[in-house]
Amino acid sequence: MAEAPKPRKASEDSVKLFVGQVPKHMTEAQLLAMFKEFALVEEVNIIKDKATRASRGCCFVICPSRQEADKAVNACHNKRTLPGASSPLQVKYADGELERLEHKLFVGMLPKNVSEAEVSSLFSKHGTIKDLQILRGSQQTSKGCAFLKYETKEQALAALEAINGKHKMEGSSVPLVVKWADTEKERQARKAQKAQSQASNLPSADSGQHPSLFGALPLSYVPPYNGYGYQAPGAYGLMQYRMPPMQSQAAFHNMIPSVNQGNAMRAIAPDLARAVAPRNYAVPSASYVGSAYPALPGLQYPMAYHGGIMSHQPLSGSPGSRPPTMMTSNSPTTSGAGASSGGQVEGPPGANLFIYHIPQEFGDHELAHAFQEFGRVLSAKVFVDKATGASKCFGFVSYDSPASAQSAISMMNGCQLGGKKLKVQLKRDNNKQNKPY
DNA sequence: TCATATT
Repeated sequence: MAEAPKPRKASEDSVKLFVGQVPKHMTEAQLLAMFKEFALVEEVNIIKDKATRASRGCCFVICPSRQEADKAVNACHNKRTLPGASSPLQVKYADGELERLEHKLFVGMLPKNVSEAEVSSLFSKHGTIKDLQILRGSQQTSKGCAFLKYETKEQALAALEAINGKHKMEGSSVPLVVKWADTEKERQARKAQKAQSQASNLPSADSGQHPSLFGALPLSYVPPYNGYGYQAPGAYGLMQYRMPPMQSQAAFHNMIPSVNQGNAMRAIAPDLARAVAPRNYAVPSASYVGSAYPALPGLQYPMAYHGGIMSHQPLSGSPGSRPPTMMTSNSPTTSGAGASSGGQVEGPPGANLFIYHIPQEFGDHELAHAFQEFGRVLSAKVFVDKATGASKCFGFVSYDSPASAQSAISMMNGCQLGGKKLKVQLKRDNNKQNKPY
């Protein structure tokens, strides 16, 4: 029972949790004390805005084990609301944690006729297989790849090193590819990228011709995704367009050895591999980009609010008076207005609208513009799909007075804008119980 | 069809 207190070091067993709905004024010490009521916690790190160092309203919590992490999740997620927050704590495994803990492997270049049993017998030499699944299409036909979980990371690593690029299955001329399975985030990055290349309206005679290649090849051609938002597409999607099929395949095969090397490195020293891999792949792809793509499609123009919103002040008596603060964005040019970092500005109760059927092409700015004639718009936000950047066609507009909101509802609800009729109603009330002054 | 966020 006497357990020596472990040094506070993020070990391999430690689990990182992401926590949302953290009031921005809370300190790491306060959060640590709070979470310690429910689980062993090694560390709390508030996530801060890079530029301003202000809290972004979320943090990481490091627990010494999965068991402790689960305790924190079960006790807190959606269960407690911190004073000052508008909704309950969001507590979940940080991006990539689950994948890391599950030590899940991807196996590629499997001959299509190989069965689970055959894969299993090969891989069980290196450990106990907990889960194995060959990916199959509609007719149960193999996609030539599989996911596989061992009981321990050591076993997975042993299999990866022994088999990747070295073992050919009977009747196959190419060796198996074994790599760590992509994280959810990497998958999303790839999805977004795919959507992006398909959205670009190039003549695409070559698009979508090599689905099996996508399934079977090691997927880390796509540079590991750093941070979030939209990044330059990796090699994949663009090369599909840039190169004739034969050349394209040759290039892929040529890249396999270096990819394998990258994966081996990741197994040994993940950070090093991550630092190195993107360089290798980004360089060749960049030249393709430069030759044919004038600019990356799909990027929203940078936040640009001022003109439309602030110049139009129907309720403002004197033009010389300080304009209403438009705090939707963190525009660096907003001077001394105390723009809140990150959050949407909400108006008083009854002054906030929920709007549906916003035309697809509308961004925040267009939304604000469409609603500015009814009052002072404090903020306007169109929601976009995180992966594709496409509008979800709904959003919020906040005024500084309920009368403006009512006026907007009566004028704009049911109004045909673009193809569809707008639905404009009061935003659902988020019970803000405690507002300190 | 009613809110984000991942050092």
